[in-house]
Amino acid sequence: MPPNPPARSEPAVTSGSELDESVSYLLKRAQVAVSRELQGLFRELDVTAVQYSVLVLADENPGIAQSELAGRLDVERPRMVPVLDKLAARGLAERRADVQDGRTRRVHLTEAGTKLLHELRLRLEAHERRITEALGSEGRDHLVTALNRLVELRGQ
Amino acid sequence: MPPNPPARSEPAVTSGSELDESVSYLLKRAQVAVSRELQGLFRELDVTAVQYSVLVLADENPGIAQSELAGRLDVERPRMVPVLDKLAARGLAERRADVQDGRTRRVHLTEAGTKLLHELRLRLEAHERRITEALGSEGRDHLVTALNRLVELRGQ
DNA sequence: TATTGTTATACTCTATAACTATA
DNA sequence: TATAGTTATAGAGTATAACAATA
Repeated sequence: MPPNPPARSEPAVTSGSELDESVSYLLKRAQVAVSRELQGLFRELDVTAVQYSVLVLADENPGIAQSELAGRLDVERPRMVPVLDKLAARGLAERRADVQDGRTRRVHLTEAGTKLLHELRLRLEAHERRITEALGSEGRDHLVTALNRLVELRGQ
Repeated sequence: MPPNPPARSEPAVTSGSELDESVSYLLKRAQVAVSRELQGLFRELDVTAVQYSVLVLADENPGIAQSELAGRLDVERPRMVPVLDKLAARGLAERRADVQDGRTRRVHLTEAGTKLLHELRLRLEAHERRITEALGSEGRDHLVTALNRLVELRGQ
């Protein structure tokens, strides 16, 4: 049979939906687009965005507790377990028992973790540079301000 | 045993991470915060964000094909199946066979779907109004512009 | 009693491959 | 052959409840 002519039994979908006026919708679309690109940059190092965040926080706060990580990253406590398992199995981070409180385990980067984090930072910087080029320096600043306000919006 | 004094075996985590300077990270945090609030508004009507998007697109484009929905929403084709199954099971949308192409099934809202969409729109409007109040009218416009650029960033 | 880390469970989402029926 | 919808599967994320050890 011949390749279909442009005849349609229904009107073609053109473009321009009310969805494109919704901040919620655009935020999701933009987040997916940006995180897909970032995943691509981190993939060959086998690091996810959450793992990267943990590495940064552990580097900035040596000995940070798992519950503190969960709170900072706004994820549930159980979520931290497999994330730290993976980092520990790869020798990038260590869990050490707290001297004073036997319940908490404190997270430290290993030398290998610090070294990998350096490479990851370089890749993230390149990624952020692309974003800044797309938005302009002032546009980027406006965006960061707006996003911070939205994060704080929670809790009314 | 007594409630713990503020003594710590490790430095306390204060605040202000380099993560808060990353657009990728803030985008994720803001998206989570905003979508949690929206989920709360839609929950009692048992509608997810994706289902809402499908209802809107089907309302704006009666007879839109499933593959068109997937393309517009930037999700994989298989993802549409359970979404439409749910909407169809609730009598909110219908899949009708295309007259000219037996492969494609075209999506139409039912009267109940149109009615529910009206209520959902009201709730989304209230949600977006809160966002506008938090950002200011011009701040919101800036944000929408920036997010649209980030969505287009994909594909370089 | 309350908290930290953990286990377990269920549900959603993402990503692929492959099947079917149509073209 | 190519495409639309579907099925199946595996992996990741989210959300809860509950448990052991500890406070």
